[in-house]
Amino acid sequence: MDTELTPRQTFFNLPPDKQQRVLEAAVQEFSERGYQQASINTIVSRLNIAKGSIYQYFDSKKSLFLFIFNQGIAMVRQMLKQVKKESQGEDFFTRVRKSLMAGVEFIDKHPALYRVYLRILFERDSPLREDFLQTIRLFSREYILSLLEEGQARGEVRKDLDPVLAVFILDAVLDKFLQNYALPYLDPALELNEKKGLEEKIDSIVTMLRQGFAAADGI
Amino acid sequence: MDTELTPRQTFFNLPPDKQQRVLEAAVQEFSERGYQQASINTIVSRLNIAKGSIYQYFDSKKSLFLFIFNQGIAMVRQMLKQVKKESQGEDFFTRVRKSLMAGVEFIDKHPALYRVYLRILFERDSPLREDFLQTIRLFSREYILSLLEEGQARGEVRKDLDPVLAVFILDAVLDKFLQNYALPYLDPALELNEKKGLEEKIDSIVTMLRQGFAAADGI
DNA sequence: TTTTAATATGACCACCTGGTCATATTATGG
DNA sequence: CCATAATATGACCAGGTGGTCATATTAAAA
Repeated sequence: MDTELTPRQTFFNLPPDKQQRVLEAAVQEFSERGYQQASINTIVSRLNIAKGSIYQYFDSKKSLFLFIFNQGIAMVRQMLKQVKKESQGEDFFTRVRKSLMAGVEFIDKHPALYRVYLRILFERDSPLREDFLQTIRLFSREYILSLLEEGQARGEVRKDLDPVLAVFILDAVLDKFLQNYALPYLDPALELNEKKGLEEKIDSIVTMLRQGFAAADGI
Repeated sequence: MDTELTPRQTFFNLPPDKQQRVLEAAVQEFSERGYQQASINTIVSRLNIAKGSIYQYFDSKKSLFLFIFNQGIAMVRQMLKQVKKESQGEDFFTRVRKSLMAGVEFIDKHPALYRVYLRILFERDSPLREDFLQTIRLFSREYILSLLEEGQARGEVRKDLDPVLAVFILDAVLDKFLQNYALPYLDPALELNEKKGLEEKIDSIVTMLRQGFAAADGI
């Protein structure tokens, strides 16, 4: 229970490229099998190192996992911060569109890392799972909320929307879109595995959210 | 590989209440631990029957799981069919609202079964997972699509919407809402664990989808 | 009651898991 | 070259898994 949550010094003494190889192999395994089913044996075997070695780097499977996941959270956080900064002053719906596209880009860069997140979402026994999810949820919601409030202040967004529910809808659509992008088999009809037409689909989705589903006169 | 996918005759010879007890215990275990981590040992131990017995009823863990999941799919299918029938002729947005409320009711009646579905969503190694998900996805999408098309024909829904993307948005919001209802810790701010105010929240969400996020003049 | 068929049982099997540790190998610095 | 510290190694451990099967128990038929 009182395992260290950070790698051991030995890990940091490793040549940087070996550090990276180790982390990549672990991310790969966690993304393929989830936390519980991920096998230390498989990881070390793929790395061609002895089993004992990985326990020189990390105290436990849990500690290895936590280090990876924390790194991932930090990366997402930084990414959102940058999108927000770069789009400052732009229209609300443009910012939503850009946030979605940034998410797509993130998954392109770190597909396995994103799949680890998807795994943990519904795996009851990942360590500190609820803490992690609340952390992610919290800053994801707060990010969207801040965009929304700026949009309302600028008069681009209806002011009578319940912020919690509006954020819920946006978050749901964004999150599901990225899930489908990462795992295209979830909804083959969307054809999100095809790069072509991706931006147009994002545009359409944001437009629908903007103007709603109800028929205006004569449409 | 060539295991039977149905229970053995012995299972059907069992008194109906024992059949149900066995299935309930299995659903419970699968919902708590997912497919791979679910333990036959735990199931038989909770049922106070010998391990060998459950292998008189089912050929394998896989066969037990498949039987349960197929049953669940059939139940959802029937539920949606009924909602569609009962709401025939009503306004599109009313039908969406009623579908969502039917989903909430379903989860109230079969919470563990719904959690099994959530587990399978992101567990790569559940048997026939992709087949199941495609089946579920397909009839879920087709259900929403049929409502949408009727709504467009009646002039209640914009006719310039891309059906695939419109269905995606509706499906995303409905699915996420039910996920959050089943697992309230996912987004505590929604307070979906409180029965009070649930209908109002559903109303608000449907209203937002209807009229969109963009500010009309003076709002 | 006797025979036969159906069902229940749990010790047992091979296999895999995360983790340990005494030992071997390599690097470092005097 | 030697001594010491750091790192790498893999046989080994206890504990869990899905699944089997000879045997015991119960039910049905004769």
